[in-house]
Amino acid sequence: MTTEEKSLNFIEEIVEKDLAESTHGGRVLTRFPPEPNGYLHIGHAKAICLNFGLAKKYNGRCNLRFDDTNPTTEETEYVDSIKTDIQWLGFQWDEELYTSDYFEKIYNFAVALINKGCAYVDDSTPEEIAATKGSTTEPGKNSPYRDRTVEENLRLFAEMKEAKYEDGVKVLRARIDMAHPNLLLRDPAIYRIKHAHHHRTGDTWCLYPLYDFAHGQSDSIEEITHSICTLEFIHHRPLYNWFIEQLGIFPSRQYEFARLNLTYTVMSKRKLLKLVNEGYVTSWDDPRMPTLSGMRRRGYPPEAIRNFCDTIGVARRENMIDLSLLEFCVRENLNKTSDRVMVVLDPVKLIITNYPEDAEDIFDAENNPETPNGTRQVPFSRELWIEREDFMEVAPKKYFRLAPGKLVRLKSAYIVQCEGCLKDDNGNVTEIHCTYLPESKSGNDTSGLTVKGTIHWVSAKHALKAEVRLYDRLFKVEDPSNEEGDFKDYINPGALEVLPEVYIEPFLKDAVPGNRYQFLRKGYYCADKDSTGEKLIFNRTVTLKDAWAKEMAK
RNA sequence: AGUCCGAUUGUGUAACGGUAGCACAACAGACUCUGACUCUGUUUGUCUUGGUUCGAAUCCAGGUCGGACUACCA
Repeated sequence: MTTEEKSLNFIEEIVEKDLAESTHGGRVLTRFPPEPNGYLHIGHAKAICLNFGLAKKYNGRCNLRFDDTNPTTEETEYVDSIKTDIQWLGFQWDEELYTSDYFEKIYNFAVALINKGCAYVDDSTPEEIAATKGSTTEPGKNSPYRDRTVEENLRLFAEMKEAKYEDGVKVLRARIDMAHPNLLLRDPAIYRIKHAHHHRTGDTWCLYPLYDFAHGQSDSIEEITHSICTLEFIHHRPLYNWFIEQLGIFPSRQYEFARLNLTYTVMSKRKLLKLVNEGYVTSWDDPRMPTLSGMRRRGYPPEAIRNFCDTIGVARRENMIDLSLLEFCVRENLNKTSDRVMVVLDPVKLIITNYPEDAEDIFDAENNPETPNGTRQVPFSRELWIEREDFMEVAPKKYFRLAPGKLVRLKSAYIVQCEGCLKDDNGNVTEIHCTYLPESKSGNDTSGLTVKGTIHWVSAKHALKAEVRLYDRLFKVEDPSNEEGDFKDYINPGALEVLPEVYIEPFLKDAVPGNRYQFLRKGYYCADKDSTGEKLIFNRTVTLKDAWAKEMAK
């Protein structure tokens, strides 16, 4: 073991500096703050690994806090899925908290602000507020209600709380500077009236704080030491600090990192919701989705996702990660952990002409050559199913599989020599005929032959049937959000191909949802949640790398 | 246009004033009862112009390019 140190990312550097200077008495407290208005995706995984990882690494704690300040979009279903996904990823929060639990405290913060003359009730319409906001080049204009007295503001704000006004009639604004170059500091709205049922507080409130007056305040209440968010909130930081200063509350500090972008993927919750609602995918956990629930169902192991997040790093520049890196991490994990089985996806019959009609062999096949964990029994007989692509009547020079006169090893069984094939009227191969070499029996080979190719097979008489769902990338282009027109125009129609009947070896009959396998030479597959003892269904997680396919493509 | 961020090979990410390294991808080869895995090797990089310095990817200044911001969303 070398003493090579893993370099720190910029946030770890900040934390270590704070620790060294005892900024918070050696305390590290982070939080993961999802809004319960959608399912978690791989981008969230990066934030989860960062926040929980920091807490773990520096002996700190990490809270799960639901940022539930917008009752019209938030639901309990999302709360539940978020908790499930975080735990599945392998993390456990210290406390489960809700911004809605702080509504009373946050309301009092607003009152304090009014008392300081730092907030006022504005009767302007949303349109009027937008119109007087100014622009990047023009300063904004003061609202005619900006100079109301503290007493009047206090009374009006109390009336807002007492449901005296309809939605949108009044809003509470911070009183900062309508000419500020940062548009967010031009008297931002901090409380709006919303007569809506909240998933936790019910009908207790009819006014709710906005993000800028809820998130930072929650951080302070919890005494979060490092409040980590994505780059788009960078402009909010001055506001975040302004409120802390005005209110004199715990000085949490905000740090921003670049969110994850993945090729051939969209990551915004708005777009993902659209895919679900408009039926482009079947659900949030459709295996084509970049959601954690989708990836789980597809068969991605949580370790692989964590390792991926570790590999991509954390920085402040915009990035676009190759999907192939995620797939590499998935294969790397699955290669070590999943049992090998034989499944024929596109079958053609192979008949061993010199093998007796009624004879059978039972072979012991290795389950996993990478991390040996025993063998399983695989039955063999005269008629087998093999992949159609493993035979060519006229083969190129570097083709190692079956062709008239050529020899291949049937994995874990015998070497066979191809004698020829039968075809139908359209010229399609219907049967391949071979002879086998009895002395080439696997594990006991005295034939002295070495063959270049090994193919997988399933005994026709023992084969079971299953449905297989072949998944591929959801989009045809690397960056669907950056293309002309609607991102949905770039959906890959081949992202799901269903093979209703493939042949599987008997060993698989006990597969239960969530079980992962390597289908030898084909890829990694996972028993779907729809799979039953009656009808087995497998999802393709990811293919194996295929040097031959690459060669053929040239 | 104003403010704020950022810029290291195809993609990410290190190097914290002193040898530009690592991973993925690509390519070539070895090995193989998975054309997988593994192993070996190869190609490609400091946005630009100045300055500071014995020495700059790193510090400073100007430029260029990219991104973000003008929701009663988060």
